[in-house]
Amino acid sequence: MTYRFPSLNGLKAFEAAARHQSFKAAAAELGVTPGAVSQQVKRLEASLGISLFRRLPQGLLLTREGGAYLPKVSRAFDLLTDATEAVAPALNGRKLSVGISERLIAHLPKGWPRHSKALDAYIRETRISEDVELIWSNDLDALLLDRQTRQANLSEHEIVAGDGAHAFFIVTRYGLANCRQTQAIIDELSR
Amino acid sequence: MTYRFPSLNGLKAFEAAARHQSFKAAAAELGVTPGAVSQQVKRLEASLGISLFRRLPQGLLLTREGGAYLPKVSRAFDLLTDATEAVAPALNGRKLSVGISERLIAHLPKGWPRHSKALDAYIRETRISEDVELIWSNDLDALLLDRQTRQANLSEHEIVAGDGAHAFFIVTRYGLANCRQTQAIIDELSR
DNA sequence: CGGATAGAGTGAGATTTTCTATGCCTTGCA
DNA sequence: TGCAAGGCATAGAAAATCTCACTCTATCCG
Repeated sequence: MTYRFPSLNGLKAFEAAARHQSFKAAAAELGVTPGAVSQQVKRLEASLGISLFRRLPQGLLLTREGGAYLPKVSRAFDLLTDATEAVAPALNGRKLSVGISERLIAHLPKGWPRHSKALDAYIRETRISEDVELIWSNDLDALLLDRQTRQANLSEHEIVAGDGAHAFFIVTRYGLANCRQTQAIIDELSR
Repeated sequence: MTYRFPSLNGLKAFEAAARHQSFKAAAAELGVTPGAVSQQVKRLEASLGISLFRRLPQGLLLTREGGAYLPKVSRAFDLLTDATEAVAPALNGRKLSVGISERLIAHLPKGWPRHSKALDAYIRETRISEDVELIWSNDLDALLLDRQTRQANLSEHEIVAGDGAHAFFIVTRYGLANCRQTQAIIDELSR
């Protein structure tokens, strides 16, 4: 058995663009420029031999084929996400050690994370740091940053504060990207 | 909604290595060197934060986590393959135009593809060529080669002849990689 | 025991892929 | 008409990935 399908980056770009009906919005989600998304989608269309979007001056419109493709691709991504979550390193309820960017502190809820009962169950300690190396060395489980850094081979997820005034980014190994502990932090900061 | 999972190349390497229980065999399937597979898997393990294989001198052994991950990843790849097949360009039963490498002719079944009733229904014409450009320009639907060429953004699938004496490679757009017509060619050459 | 073989790991450098930066074109709207 | 937005093209920069050459360990034989 050998599987045959086009490049994942292309599929990711397509999936995000289709969901947002916009290259620009997709680019923002993926943390790249709209041009990159445009190129990825174009390559994908070429490699499939069909066109997935109609480009209108007002924006994008999925073609019939694109519309049929989207839900299936999304479903596959769901599976990968779930599978990845399931093999997360056995934390066994261990609390996380979280690094926080100096610049971020002013924008965090007052007394964070102490004031939050919810997070008490998930965070062991916080430290001032933006050093990704501490993740690789297992000194930190997660890093809260104030801007996107696009670390290779690490999950970086945007968190938009409830008031919309700030955006945070949480960096972890993929194995921890979807676990209960990480999710709790995201939920808490999203309010 | 935004999906979070590690690089597809890493997952592909893992999936193939796990299936074969060997980096070497996986490398052959993927058309790269064993070193590349080793690096991919290592990166994947690092980015998940767990180890997927135990490396023994005799070969590989999936860890518990690796064993749990494999079937789910395979399933996701299945979905992507199916989805890709389903959006294949509407051939509507159209027959394919196939390019054949000069060097290959001697190794094809005698009188191929004429003598095969099965292929009559799927092949319109064959032409001597190894020019991938003819695929991009839609002059050809598929190309039969005698060696791997690793074309970017095209599906390249190995076909091992029934007698095991020869290997062919069929190159198409991904949209045509799994369609009935292509499958018929693969089946016919595999006997 | 000694040599040959087989599979996996490493690191440097080459190659390929992907991204950014710019500028252009079209449309919609004040 | 002037301007903002969205998408597109292309060249060059940046990053990811692969190959190559070599090492290490274990196994298989004679």
